[in-house]
Amino acid sequence: MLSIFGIQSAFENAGLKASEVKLSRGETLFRWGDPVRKMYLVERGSLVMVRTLENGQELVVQRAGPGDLFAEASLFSDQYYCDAICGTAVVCAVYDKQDILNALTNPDLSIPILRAYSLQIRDLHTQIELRNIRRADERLLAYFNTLPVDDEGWHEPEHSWKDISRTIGITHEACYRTLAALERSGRIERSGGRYRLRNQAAVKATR
Amino acid sequence: MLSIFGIQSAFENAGLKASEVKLSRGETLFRWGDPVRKMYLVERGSLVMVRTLENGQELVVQRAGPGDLFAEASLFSDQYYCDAICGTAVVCAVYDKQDILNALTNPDLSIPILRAYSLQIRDLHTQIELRNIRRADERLLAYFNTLPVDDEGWHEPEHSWKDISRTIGITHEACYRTLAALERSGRIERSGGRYRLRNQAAVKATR
DNA sequence: CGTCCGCTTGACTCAGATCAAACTTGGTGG
DNA sequence: CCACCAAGTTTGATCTGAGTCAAGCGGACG
Repeated sequence: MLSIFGIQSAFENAGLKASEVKLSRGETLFRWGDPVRKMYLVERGSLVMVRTLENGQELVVQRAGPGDLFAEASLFSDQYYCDAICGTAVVCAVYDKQDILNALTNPDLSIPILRAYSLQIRDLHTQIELRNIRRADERLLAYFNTLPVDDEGWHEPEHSWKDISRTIGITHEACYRTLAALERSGRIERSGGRYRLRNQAAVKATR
Repeated sequence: MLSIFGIQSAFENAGLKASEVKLSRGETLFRWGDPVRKMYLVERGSLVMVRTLENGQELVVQRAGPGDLFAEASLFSDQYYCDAICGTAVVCAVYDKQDILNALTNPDLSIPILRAYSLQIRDLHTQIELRNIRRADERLLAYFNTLPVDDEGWHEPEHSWKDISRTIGITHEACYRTLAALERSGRIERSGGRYRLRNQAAVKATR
């Protein structure tokens, strides 16, 4: 999830032209094995990168929202190594991969992308770190600590809890149960969809 | 783990000068919060990036060996967000971070780094994917499938099993037990430290 | 208005964590 | 060359937290 506003303007400054694609919920942007010819910048909606294992388990590898460059790691790949599925209706700006590769000699493009990759790597490290926390409650709290809060400490959830549970690697049932338990024990506070940590009761993760 | 031989030569081609640092097992190359001034290219030995949570749990975020650019994601950070600990005696080539940043306008440097970042992102996705496999035996087999094999399908372990268990997120006891079970049930074969999958009995992961 | 999906809670089960103890191996130093 | 130490490896017994299956509610959207 390259949430770098700089990317879009960097693309423009580098003289790259975008077309647009619109998809509705459940449609696929690309599939495993498809040749990589385009790069997608999400403008509206949210997409997930999914790998389906042989035993049918579905693995969400990445999630992208508005402003994110999607499947950025495929820029140097010939094929996609996962499926891209729309979680909602989606609008993407579409750039030609080869155009981008050609334009990389321009530092005004390559450096923002490098910076974005670097952030992405850090995010992924954070995610892996989260997975090393075994207890669901501690993992969830650690996840909350990676998210932005407003002045009063409130979190505005950007994804459904079901999505979040997949992101942090627990079942949605366990997630809801854990949320309830955290609230019962006064470690978090919920109101109107938002939620807030109380008395810094958290195992902190990176960030 | 940027296992790109290209990196070192790209650094040289870009006119970057390296000094050298030697450390022995257990020493730290840098710690959480240290300012990022240098970049390290591992020449010999192996290093781990570790985050220590407040509850004392140690999390191995990354592991690097010869040829890897270490903590590459910190290139655009001011501070390190983890500790770097030598798993063995280590020799690193040391480059100045600012020199690298200045040289990024040179596409002969920026493109190899971009490519390496991109691979790194894919590796991390693979790791996260692994973590989504719940059963220890399937996770271990999936891990094996991400590793290179020789002509006859043998794996030459590069890390101790204890390290591997940490990498894939199970305890070392569970790891040894699972290995034993896999061998008993004939799904893997072990001999002289090496091991090999039998009859493709595996849940495949990315790669 | 009906269907889909996210949300929520309960009961049960089991895989893997934890604690514990012993053995092997490799390296260090006297 | 051997004693010793540290770390990895191996196996057992026990326990618990999260997965699984199941079922019901309510809001959103077409």
